[in-house]
Amino acid sequence: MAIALHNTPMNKNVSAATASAQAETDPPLSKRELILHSASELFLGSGFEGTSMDQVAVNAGVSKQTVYSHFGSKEALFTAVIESKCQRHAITGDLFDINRPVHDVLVELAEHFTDLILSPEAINLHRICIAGGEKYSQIARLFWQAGPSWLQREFAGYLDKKQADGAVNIGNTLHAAQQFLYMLKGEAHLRLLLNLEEPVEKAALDDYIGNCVALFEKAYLS
Amino acid sequence: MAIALHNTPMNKNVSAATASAQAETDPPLSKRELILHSASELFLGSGFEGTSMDQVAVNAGVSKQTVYSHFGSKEALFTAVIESKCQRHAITGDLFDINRPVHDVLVELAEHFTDLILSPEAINLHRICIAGGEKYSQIARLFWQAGPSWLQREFAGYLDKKQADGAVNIGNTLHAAQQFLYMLKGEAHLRLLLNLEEPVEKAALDDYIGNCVALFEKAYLS
DNA sequence: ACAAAACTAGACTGGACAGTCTAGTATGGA
DNA sequence: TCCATACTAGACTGTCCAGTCTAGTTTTGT
Repeated sequence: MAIALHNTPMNKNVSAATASAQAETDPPLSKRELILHSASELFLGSGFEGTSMDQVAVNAGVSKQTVYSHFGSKEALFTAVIESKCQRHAITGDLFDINRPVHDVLVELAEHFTDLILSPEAINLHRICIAGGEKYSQIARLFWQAGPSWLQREFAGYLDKKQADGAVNIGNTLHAAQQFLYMLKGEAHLRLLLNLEEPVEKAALDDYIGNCVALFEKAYLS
Repeated sequence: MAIALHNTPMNKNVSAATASAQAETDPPLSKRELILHSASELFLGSGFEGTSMDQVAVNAGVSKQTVYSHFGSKEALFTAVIESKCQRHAITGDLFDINRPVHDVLVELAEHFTDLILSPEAINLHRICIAGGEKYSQIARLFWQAGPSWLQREFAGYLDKKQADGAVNIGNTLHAAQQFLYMLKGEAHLRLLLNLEEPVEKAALDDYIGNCVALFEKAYLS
């Protein structure tokens, strides 16, 4: 679940853990990684405008000049952060194993998918990509391709194969995949994006998810 | 369709149309309205941080001091703008007429709903409410109640009545309403929010909408 | 041991912008 | 006619911040 981190160590490691809460991890992080971590927290938490380069430097336990020598500008740093967050998700290919029964796949997909997209990190990333707007449209595109677009295709591919087996009966498998995924995303996701208190409770969410699987099966299972 | 404007004329009218593109409308707008219009454009187009009070003043054809005498601060102006945009939608109650057949209501709802939420103004409003984050959580709440929450309830209420008639067979009508609405929102909406080029084409969208109605009916119609 | 490269602390520049202040100009009611 | 209110133009203050510069310190490879 959550989102995998990009790892491109381009610099030697650094001896002392100068950073804030760097609790004796085995390989001490390079300055570059410290900065990237710090910037991730801040950008995802407060957005692009809401984060200053001084904060990034202090939070990383590093001088401002060092930040600029690793990442030429605020925009470059921002882009690097978002790219690092957009690395492929943990929903791996073995979920869509052609040999598994449709029901099992739907249930597991529904659970993993909701776990993934409701995680605070994913919500923040989503928020940032939406707020980007005109500027940084390439960031939104990155997110789009690594996230929604990729999963839809994977799922639709699975449905195609099951259709060939005669296990399901679907007019347009891509549409079906979209219907299922967007239906699941629904309420809980929007509430988190909007930062409403009263998020959907776990029990209610599970109930809703169950209903979605049932709806899908009733309409599309052969 | 789109979103209705708030009208609270609290000031006398003004003789000349000082504003930018004020094409000879019948009742000349009060300064307050000019400012509100100007601020709407700018806030919705460039966000809160991306808009300066000087821009608002110039764009409204009004002095900065006048802006401040009508709206005490930038935040107050922002709140006023969002509130004015969150006035009830044009999806009116007569859509959910208990005497109409379910199929007709679904089709009409689907069309009006997608029209509404895909309009540039609605997309911008949505974007702003999401970007708000911690701050302005009351704005997100406003949007939530006037928008998604309200429509869900209306639709679920209609389904309840149809259930009593025996026209549909649904376990949880609120969940069903959510499923239908979020499914419809899906792809096209997300692409616009993310500002991707290649929006969904009209024909593809209509096709998708048709599939959603069909899915819903196959699973829930008695 | 030495030089190059990485890093630090902090001062500094320049621009953007919220909000205030001043001084003066229309306007409309009493 | 006079006064209060709304308005205008624009200067001004204080703050925040991206990005640069300086001068000195540490690290690292050879």
